[in-house]
Amino acid sequence: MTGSETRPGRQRILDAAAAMFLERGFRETSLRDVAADVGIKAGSLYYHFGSKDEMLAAVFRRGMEIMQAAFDEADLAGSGEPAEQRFHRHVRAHLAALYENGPYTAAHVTSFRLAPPVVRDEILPARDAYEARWTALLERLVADGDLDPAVSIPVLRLTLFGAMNASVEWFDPGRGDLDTVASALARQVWSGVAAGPVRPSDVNTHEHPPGAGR
Amino acid sequence: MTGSETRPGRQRILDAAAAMFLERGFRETSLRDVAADVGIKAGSLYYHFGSKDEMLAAVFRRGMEIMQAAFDEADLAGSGEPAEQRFHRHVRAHLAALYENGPYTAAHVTSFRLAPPVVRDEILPARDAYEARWTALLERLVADGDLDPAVSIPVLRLTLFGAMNASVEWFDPGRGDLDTVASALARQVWSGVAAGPVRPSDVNTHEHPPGAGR
DNA sequence: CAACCTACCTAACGGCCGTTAGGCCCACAA
DNA sequence: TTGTGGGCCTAACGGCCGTTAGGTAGGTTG
Repeated sequence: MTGSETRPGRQRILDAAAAMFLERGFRETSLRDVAADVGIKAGSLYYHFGSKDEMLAAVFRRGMEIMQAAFDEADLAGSGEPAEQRFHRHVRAHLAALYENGPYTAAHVTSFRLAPPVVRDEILPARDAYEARWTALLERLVADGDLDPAVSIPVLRLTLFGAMNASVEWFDPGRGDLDTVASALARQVWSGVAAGPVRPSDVNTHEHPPGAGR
Repeated sequence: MTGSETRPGRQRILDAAAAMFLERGFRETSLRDVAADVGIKAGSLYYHFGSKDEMLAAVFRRGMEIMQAAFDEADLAGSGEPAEQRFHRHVRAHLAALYENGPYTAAHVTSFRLAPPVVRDEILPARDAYEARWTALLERLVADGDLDPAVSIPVLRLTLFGAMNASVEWFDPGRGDLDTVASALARQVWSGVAAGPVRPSDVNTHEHPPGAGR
């Protein structure tokens, strides 16, 4: 599902770059670091990429592709389901995109803010398109009478994104279970956290947090 | 030109540094930039600070002080209030800390992730202390029967922080109203977003999103 | 065989960075 | 008047950075 022109060496470099951009940051990762990680020299990177910015843009694009694919899949699988389940499915899909298929999506989320303006501008349309799909999803939920019309959809989308994306700073996919987090987050957002005077479905007995680690 | 012009040297430098760390990032802000902003030369900064890292640590410390003070105030003012109001008050206080008293808190939130390990380690205890206060707050709400015991407090705290802190990327305090955002967010988290079959208190007539601007 | 292409290397260039040493100016105290 | 020290400047240092030019080994193709 990658682009058609991806060469073998190029993919390895991109993997390493995305991983290092994610955990160290774009600016604090040198091309010599990336090159050493894949066992070549810095200058050789320029056979595959025109510049460091171009590498970052490639990481961002791949990240967006993964997110879009995840949304697609959730859209298809949840087409006939009740609203809450569909919502939960999309939350899980977004979180899964952050931790599966490599560090591209997570790197996108963490590095976009400080990315060079040229790179930001190039990727912005793709980001807007993804946001628009979420907006459309939430608007349909309102239209169907499943989501409270008093809720501001922009604020909901932005804070939901904030909550989901912030997980890259505390969730460790190796130590925690993604489904647990996704369920907890989706239920929290959907039903709120207040103790209802009457709350029938208390079957779940979750207690503590999944992915620890700082 | 970010710095104001009448305060003593160190404070003015810190203001400028915090503002630039916030909007450009720590690594991509040079000391020559900071110095130029306050009208001096780069070398002169070393009369006030021992290193660039020390400047960042000072920004972080000030950011934490502001957050702690905001929490204090909310704690005092909300001591006798019902749970939902107290929760809302603390959400508002945290958001206010991000946008009042200068860019220190916001800079802390955005720059901490990529801060040099030495700086991170120095500031971590203060961050943990602030987190602990929120955990205690939420635990009391559960103990008082106001917050759903099935909700995972760590996940709630982390996602709530994520939602609130992410606002620095879309909320413009000059264009939007903080109270509106705080109310929307607090209500969203507290009561959820699902359209209840019966939802009594629909007195509020909020409309659309506050701070736009990309 | 020769020609060519792919994937890398070596070596260096200019530039910006954090940081430092030493000097200068001026308000103010004695 | 002569210190004294706070606040800033100049000039430079070494270092790491992104980037480039030119070269080379090995495989493929005619």
